[in-house]
Amino acid sequence: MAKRKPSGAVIKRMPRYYRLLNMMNEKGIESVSSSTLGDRLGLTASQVRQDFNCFGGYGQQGYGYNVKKLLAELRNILAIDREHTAIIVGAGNIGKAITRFEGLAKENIKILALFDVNQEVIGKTIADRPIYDVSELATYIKEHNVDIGIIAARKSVAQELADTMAEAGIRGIWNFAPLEISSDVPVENVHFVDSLITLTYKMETEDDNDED
Amino acid sequence: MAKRKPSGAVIKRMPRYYRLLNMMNEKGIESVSSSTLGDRLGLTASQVRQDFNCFGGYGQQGYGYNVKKLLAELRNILAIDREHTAIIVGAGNIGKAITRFEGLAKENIKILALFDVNQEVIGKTIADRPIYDVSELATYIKEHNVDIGIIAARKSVAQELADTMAEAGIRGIWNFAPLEISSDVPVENVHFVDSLITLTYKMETEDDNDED
DNA sequence: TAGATTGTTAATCGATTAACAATC
DNA sequence: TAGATTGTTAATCGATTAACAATC
Repeated sequence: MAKRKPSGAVIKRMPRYYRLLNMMNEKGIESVSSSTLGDRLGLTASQVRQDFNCFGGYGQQGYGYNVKKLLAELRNILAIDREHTAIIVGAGNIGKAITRFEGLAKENIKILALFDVNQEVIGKTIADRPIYDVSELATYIKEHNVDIGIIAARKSVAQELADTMAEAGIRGIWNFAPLEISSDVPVENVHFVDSLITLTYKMETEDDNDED
Repeated sequence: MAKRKPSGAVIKRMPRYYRLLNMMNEKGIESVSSSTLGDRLGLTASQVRQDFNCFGGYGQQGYGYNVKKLLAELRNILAIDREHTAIIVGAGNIGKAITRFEGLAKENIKILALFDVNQEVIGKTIADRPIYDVSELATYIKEHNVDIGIIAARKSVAQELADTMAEAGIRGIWNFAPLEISSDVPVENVHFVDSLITLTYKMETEDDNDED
């Protein structure tokens, strides 16, 4: 019985809870309190409880949260208990790294194929996934019912690719190109250069080091 | 003359302004108003002006902001007008992709070397950067005055690596391992699986599509 | 000058924190 | 039962938005 509609800030915290709970589960921890969870993630116990209560009451007074049960709830909320298929456009450094990264399979993401413009790589495979000509992109998406389109191409073609994908029926876009994509379907960006620049900012702005 | 101390939310927006301004500059656009900037990034004009005024008054009434001047200010604020040196721990898929990615050089980030535990890659190079044994990490950092430590290794060793780096005098950590790193130096995380999971959440939660 | 757009103060909105009754 | 910890309401805090005088 969800109460407040989860805000963007809440949603961004869910994967962090999920990651932490997974580690706790691997260590054999059976239950955890909101205050422990908060301590580990730099949040207040109150905030942790508020966050979970956006989706439902998963805890138990005097006991806390059952790790396995909460994990199952989070998997369901985050939709990673179901399989999602994906294709990657761009078989360069980033496309290759994503394809070879085993972590995606753990979250039920299945990479089906890659697409590129470079004739030298078209026809080859990366980690057993075929690389097709990008001209076949729309047809492939329609025929294979692809859920997620991953953009690992140059920024000059990224918006155009997003449009093609959305039109072909893709349901979400994961964008690695350094620009703002606009689309009717949900878009998540991995702007890692932004992240690095944020780091240099922090490094040069440090005044009060909070020792830990 | 800075007014309000920039909050985390403000800082996260600065690289987005920087990216957009760069594109505008490449297109030869000379000046831009806060409302145009806001439109392109999904922010209000008010917010854009508030953001910049955390750092200083870079605009001009009746004219807006000079693109080149604002870019220079942002480069200075974000500290990317100065060179930063970096090393990468982990010469796997992610380490390789970062090393080969040309975008970092544009922001004055210079990757000096990589480190790994795998004897088969130690001694080889990636894009002309040497791969050393991770046992030499602390010595190398001390001798070469490295600014940034990039963690592209397994999560089980990530915290330990961060500790070693910080102790050896690194000034900031860019972490790709899927866990929360704690350190005395600033840490920026690229949790791209979190991002993907956020996408699957959004995909399955879509109720009102806001057409654009 | 008239028009445009900033810098900045005040108002609003939303998110975080505190508090506590409910209950395991 | 006593202790612990949740779910939830109310209070606080901070960030976003609105408004407008200043000025190019």
